[in-house]
Amino acid sequence: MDAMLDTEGKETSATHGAYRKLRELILTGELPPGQKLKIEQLRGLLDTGASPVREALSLLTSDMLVERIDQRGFRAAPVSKCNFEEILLLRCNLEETALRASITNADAAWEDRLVLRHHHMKKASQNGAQDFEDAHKAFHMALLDNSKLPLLLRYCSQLYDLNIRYRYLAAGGSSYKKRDIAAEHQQILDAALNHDADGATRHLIDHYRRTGEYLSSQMEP
Amino acid sequence: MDAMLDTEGKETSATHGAYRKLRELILTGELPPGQKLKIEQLRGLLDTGASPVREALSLLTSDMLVERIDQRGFRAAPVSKCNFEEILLLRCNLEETALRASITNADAAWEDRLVLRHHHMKKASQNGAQDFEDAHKAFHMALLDNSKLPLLLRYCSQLYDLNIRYRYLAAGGSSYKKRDIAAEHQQILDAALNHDADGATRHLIDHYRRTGEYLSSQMEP
DNA sequence: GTCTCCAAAAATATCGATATTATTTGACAT
DNA sequence: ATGTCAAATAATATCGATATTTTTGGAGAC
Repeated sequence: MDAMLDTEGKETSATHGAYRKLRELILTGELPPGQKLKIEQLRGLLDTGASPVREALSLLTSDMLVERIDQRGFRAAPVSKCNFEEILLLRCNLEETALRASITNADAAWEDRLVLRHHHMKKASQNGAQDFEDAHKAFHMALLDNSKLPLLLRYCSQLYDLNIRYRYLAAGGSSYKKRDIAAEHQQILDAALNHDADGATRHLIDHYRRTGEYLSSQMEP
Repeated sequence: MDAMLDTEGKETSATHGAYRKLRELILTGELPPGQKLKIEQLRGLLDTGASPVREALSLLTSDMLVERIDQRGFRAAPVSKCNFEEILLLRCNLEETALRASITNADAAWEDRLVLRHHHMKKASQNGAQDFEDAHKAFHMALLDNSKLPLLLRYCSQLYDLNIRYRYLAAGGSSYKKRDIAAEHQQILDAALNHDADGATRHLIDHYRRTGEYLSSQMEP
């Protein structure tokens, strides 16, 4: 259709492209919680047709980032302290399960992956915030992915994204850097490499609870 | 458009109707695992347009009942013993969390709901299998829904559906009736009404494990 | 006989237009 | 003034048609 300028060359389907962009806009808060998402408006914003936009919104519904109101369109999922606390609770529960399973299955290849992801994350912390966000998620997911439990990983990934949204909303996405998060990551990594399941899960959960308390204190009731 | 014959009168949007029907077809195994889901074919089967079918398939993707292969359409999600065992594991974990929270929040209204759902389930066991299925799910979800944790409930509901699919696939949906399932339900109900969190979760998990072992034994490696 | 490559067929993804449904606006009666 | 109802407006949901991509099938070369 267009001149097929594959300078970017990565997006195959319009639906998938719209999905990625919309997801980003909602996660970062550029499309604020509760906002009505009109098809026409988004069609312009993402310059594509109405069908891809609709499908992207349907997909985001599964990620719980968009709500569909039957016959009345879509809107960005609302936020609440209650919702945030549930996310925190579930993350602690599910990530503990996944991390323990990962350590049970530990092998050299996994340890290599961990070390590598950790290194990349440290390097990325000097680059832009977006680079760090990506590397941070990659490190956390690497901790879990040796569990070989795809459904569980999917849930963890979903909850991770829901959580990061609250970080962006509370403080523009950089507040958590002020704590000494590097040390916390190092502790988790070391425990995992030592196959110390109890220690690793304790550090991981502390890591989440600490961030959680800070964010929770910043929100209205 | 049509003569709007609202004899049925419940389905508002074509998308939602297609979603419900497709979901049913996949859960019961009428559309077997791994099967290619061609738009045209479904368009005929559900007699509606291509757009509602497409959106319904997108929604089912979130339920993990349909897989989307980029640019290559959709297919019914595959099954495997591995996948089944993960579902069982996660259900035990998540439903325990939810049930304990429900009991923590226990009040008279919840207990009434439980008794009622249990009664309806017993009554429905004399009706058709579909009626019983619905009542069975309603009872199990009632056990959990006093947790007031909507995300958790959503995951439990999803996993419940994924599990029931295996029941249909393994034995046409009626095999589990041969065990004395009524007694097991009664035990769970009684423990819940007594606010006995340990007993209730133990009975619930045994209930799942027993069904799980039976189904697992019926599957190829 | 097998492999490669190209053309034909089928299926998907996307667009533009239309019908349907919700929302707003303003006139009228109280 | 205020509340209610109806027409106008806007937005969603759906359809039919087209462009793109994948898959199929078969002709020719080695």
